[in-house]
Amino acid sequence: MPRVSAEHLANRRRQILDAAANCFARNGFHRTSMQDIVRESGLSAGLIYRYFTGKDDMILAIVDEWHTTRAAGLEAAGDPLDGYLDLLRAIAAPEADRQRKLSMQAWAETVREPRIRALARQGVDEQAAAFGATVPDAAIRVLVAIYQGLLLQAAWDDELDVEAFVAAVRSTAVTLTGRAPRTEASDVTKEP
Amino acid sequence: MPRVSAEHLANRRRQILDAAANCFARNGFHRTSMQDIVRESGLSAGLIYRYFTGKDDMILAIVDEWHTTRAAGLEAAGDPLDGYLDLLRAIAAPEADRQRKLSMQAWAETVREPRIRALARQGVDEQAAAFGATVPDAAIRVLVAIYQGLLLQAAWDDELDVEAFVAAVRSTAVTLTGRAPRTEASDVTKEP
Amino acid sequence: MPRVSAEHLANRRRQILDAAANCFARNGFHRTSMQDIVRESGLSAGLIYRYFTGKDDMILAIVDEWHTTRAAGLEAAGDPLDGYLDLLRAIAAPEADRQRKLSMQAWAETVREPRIRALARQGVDEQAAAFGATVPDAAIRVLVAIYQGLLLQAAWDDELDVEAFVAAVRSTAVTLTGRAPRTEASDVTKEP
Amino acid sequence: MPRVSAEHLANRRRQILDAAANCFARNGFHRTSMQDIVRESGLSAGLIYRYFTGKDDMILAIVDEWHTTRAAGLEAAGDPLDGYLDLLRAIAAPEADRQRKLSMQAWAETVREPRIRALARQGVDEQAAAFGATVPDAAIRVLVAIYQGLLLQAAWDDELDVEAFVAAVRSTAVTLTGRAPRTEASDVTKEP
DNA sequence: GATGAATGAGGATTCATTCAT
DNA sequence: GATGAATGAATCCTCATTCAT
Repeated sequence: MPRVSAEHLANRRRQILDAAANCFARNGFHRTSMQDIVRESGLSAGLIYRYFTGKDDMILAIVDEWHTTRAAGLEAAGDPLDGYLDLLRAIAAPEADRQRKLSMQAWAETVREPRIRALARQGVDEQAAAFGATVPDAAIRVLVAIYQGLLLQAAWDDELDVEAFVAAVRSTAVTLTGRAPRTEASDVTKEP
Repeated sequence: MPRVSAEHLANRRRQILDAAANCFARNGFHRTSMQDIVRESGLSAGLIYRYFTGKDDMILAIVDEWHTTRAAGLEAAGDPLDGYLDLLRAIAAPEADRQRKLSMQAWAETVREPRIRALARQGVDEQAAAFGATVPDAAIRVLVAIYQGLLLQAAWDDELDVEAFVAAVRSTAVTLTGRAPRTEASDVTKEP
Repeated sequence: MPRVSAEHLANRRRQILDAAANCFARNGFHRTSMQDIVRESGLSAGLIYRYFTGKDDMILAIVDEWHTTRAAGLEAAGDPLDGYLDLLRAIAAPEADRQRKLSMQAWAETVREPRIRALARQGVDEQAAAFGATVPDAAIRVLVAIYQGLLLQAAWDDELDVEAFVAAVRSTAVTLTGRAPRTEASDVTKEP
Repeated sequence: MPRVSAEHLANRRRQILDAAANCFARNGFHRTSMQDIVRESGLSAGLIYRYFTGKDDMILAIVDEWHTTRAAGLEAAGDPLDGYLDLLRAIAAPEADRQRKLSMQAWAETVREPRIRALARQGVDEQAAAFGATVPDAAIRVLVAIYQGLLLQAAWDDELDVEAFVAAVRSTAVTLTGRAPRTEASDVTKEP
């Protein structure tokens, strides 16, 4: 089955990364064996090593991908405050369950893996950049902290009242940043 | 009548837990082997198993101990808001380095270990209880989130401007809780 | 009627064998992976398996080829003693580096591969045959031993004084075989 | 079973090294799996790694031990020429079968393992030192070569006429070294 | 009580070989 | 013919845990 399309390669990579992310979210990086990933992906052990040099490489790829995704999301949002509040809702949404668990694992890895720590710090810096120089650094860091803490709390508690949380943040955020969010109304609206 | 005093037993336990905490903070739970802890503690493998049933047991003991310590600190503080702000400064202090790393590890474990997850949630609830029923739940959760995020950011960045961060939080906290902290002045004061 | 010429096939075989020999000499048979040979040859894995049934087959082919080459050289030389001394110089020459390393690998394989052991023994016998029945078997075996030992020593020591070695052997060989080499002078002459 | 005597440790090491040497001689270094050694030794995998860092470490230990043994034997012999001839007989004896096979394996390793190559060269140098400065270097190297070649030939041929070989070497050796061996008679004597 | 030697299952990774394209 | 993606058994090694001394 040689001479395979670039698309095929990309799909395979996706398939592996997806399987790995599922396993990692379920059991953590270190409780996940390569065999688990092999099983989950439906591929063979050998093939996986043609795409990644090892487990650490896969971890880094997953963290990196998430970093990129989030940065893109941030940039896409017009207003930084709106973008931030959207980010809050997104990370607390039920669909983000896997991502929350992965983030928690990644944070634990920052202790021993400089590249992951670098990405983590970069994430904070990029949020700061999104707000621009007018907002004080400390204020931004508080907002990022809120995001991080929300991620944890949503991971631990399915029934967390996200809208109330976000509403509480909004007033705070306005004070901290000196900016006003797009619309008050939209925030209050619950999902149908 | 035991051969050795209860105090001796407690000291041994302390010694083991301390060695384990050092290793865990340095390399994470899963990159730490029991042999590492044996070495660090200066005790023998067999002895350690007379105090703990295994590695998971030690992890739980460490997390539990920290939970208790923090809860005690919270209770000791007279005013809940003052207590909270002190907690922020404490967790961001250089001396708390080991604790920050341990917390990050513990958070990662919440994914797979219900007892650790339970402790994590309990931590949030206790903070809420400290503030009492007058402060809305969402507001308290935001404050806890800030604490959690600060822990992460301080772990990643030695040069984080903690006082500026705390100052930013205070104004926010006043809004959120409808309370005023004891003294404004004390917060601004840098350590000598 | 084959699609490709017999010459083409022979060239391919040569190409593969050369690549394999390079790898084997560099890292030994067992530290060389098929992938290494694939890389070195510039061909594909699948193609290599159309020429050889596997790694062992290639090892055998290389050993066999060397055996044939040496036997031919021996036959080409007119006088057996001259031929022998030429062989000594040849195996100790810098250009023979790869061959020395391959021979050492082959010798190690004689332990577990009867066909290679058979070739090794045959090499000794052929040398005996070259000298003819007049020279005692033990004497010939001593000469062969010297050849073998020189191969090793030249492999381990770039600066081995080959001419002095050969000179020492010549006097010995004359005694052992009861024959005189062609010319004393030629042996002393260094390469320009 | 803690606090074990130094003797116990030495015996264990011996046990492992013996098992490994058996396996290595039987199948070569690289066809021998650690599991083979585990089986042959009757110990567990984990224990073996308390004595050796890995397979390479065991190989080196075996080569090193042989090097030491042979050097000691050389020193023990009074007359260097007698010592040398004894060495020849010893390496060609049926009991030396395992050692011959190990040496052949070790020689193959000289290609990729500098420490083994160093030991190999050292072996040649020590033989030279045993003869002293009076005998020309080239002559000694020829004698060493004969030893090496005899090792190979005895490994390949059970029925090699060792006494005839040694007898042929003796006359040669006398010429080469300008020395006379202790007794002619003893050399001719066959083992009963 | 205390030790640390011993276990052996489990983990990550490699690699000879095949075969669909 | 030629390719190289895919396989999966086999390998080396680690490590939590036990238990004889």
